[in-house]
Amino acid sequence: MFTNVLRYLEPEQLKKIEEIKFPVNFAKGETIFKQGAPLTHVIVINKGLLKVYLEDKELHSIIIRLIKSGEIVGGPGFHTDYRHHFSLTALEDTEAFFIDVMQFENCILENSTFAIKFIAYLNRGHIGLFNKLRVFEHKHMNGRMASTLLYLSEQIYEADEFETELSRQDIADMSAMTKESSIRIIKNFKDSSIIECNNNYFKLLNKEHLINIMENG
Amino acid sequence: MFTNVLRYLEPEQLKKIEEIKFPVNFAKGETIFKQGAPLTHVIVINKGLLKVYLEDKELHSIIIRLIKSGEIVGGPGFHTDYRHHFSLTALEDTEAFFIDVMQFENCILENSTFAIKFIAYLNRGHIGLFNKLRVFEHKHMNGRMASTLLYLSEQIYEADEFETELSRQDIADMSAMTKESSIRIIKNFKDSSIIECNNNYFKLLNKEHLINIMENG
DNA sequence: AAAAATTATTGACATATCTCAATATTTTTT
DNA sequence: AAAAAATATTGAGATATGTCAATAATTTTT
Repeated sequence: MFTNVLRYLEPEQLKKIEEIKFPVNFAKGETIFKQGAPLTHVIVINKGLLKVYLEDKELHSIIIRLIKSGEIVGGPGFHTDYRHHFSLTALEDTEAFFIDVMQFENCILENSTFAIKFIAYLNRGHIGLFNKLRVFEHKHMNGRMASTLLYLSEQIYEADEFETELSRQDIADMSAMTKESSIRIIKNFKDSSIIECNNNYFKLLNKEHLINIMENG
Repeated sequence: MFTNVLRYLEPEQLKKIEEIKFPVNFAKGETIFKQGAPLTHVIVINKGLLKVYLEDKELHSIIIRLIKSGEIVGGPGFHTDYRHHFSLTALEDTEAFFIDVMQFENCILENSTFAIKFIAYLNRGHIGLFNKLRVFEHKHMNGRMASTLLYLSEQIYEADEFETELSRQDIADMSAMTKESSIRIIKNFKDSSIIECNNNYFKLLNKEHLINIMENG
């Protein structure tokens, strides 16, 4: 049973999707698709954790968000240019199902309730991007890092302490700064007893303080 | 006749929308809606120019894009929280039509081709936001300003020279910098004969150079 | 037409953040 | 287990950009 927008499909549609979907596995570090590549399938993540990121001419990349198991990944190439506009890479070993994008389109055409639910899903993504833009533009580094740590704790690992596969560079790419800066700020937060951190282990000790830094600093 | 996504409606649907829509006029500087306010209507711009911007706790605002006549404005509050997630203000005197959002929803439910076209419209917006994020994050000020000037010339005024109602603060808010910085960079571009500029008159003299600045620095 | 208010411009200065380079640590490969 | 590679850490220095304050130019109001 799907936990994402596909759960709004009619039983016959669901059966059809179940029939045509096929599994693909990815090891940690492997890329599911690259920005610019053709968009041929919608992908459902059965297990794993992935990063969605924008690349530009330079080496630099911006991690927009992470994708957890259960989530569906389409992309704004759907019904525009049928290209991927971001890259998707596995942070942990990942099991994915591929669904032909034309079959997905049929579901929308045949089922207007599903179409509306899909629009709602797109809009939630849009709201997320607005928030990302706000955070990236208006906060100093401390605020951006606080925002990233709270995101990881609340949205991704759903715990105050967690062990992550994200590198310091990844954390920096989520926070719009260099890896050196991310390291320095994590150290500052540690020294101020706002967090505990050893290598890939993080524990948020003072969430109120982090929220305050995110909002005011 | 609509030039936006509404042109894909069936004749009877179009008739219905024409019946229920009502006009509202706004003077330069007036706000159509504010971020946080309830989303009750979809708006079609008949005449004018508007700025779409994000606000945050502080004074600061980020202009995401401009809206020209013919365009439709909904917002990601549709089928999520029914709130506006950005503010919309007239830069020029504006004529708008308001369409009840529930009637708009009916159009999607009744007409799956329209639903798909609306999804395509949302996705183009999503791609635009990705590009904005990329520009905001990776360019130095010169690159961001070049990007803004090219956007105004190519997407908005559709001419190499134009007279704008945008203030220096607006141009700064489109380019993720302070107004002082925007003034300094415009001056630099003038001194380098890349543009001509007197008050609100702009002329792009060397587009290739601007594109180069946008892409490489 | 004068006064007031807003917006634009310039300069001096402060500082947050990046860059680069050296070293340390951890992970992967042999 | 040793060697190699990748990632993380720290420090010193450079610089792009923001802040603040003073002045100039427009625009709006009276």
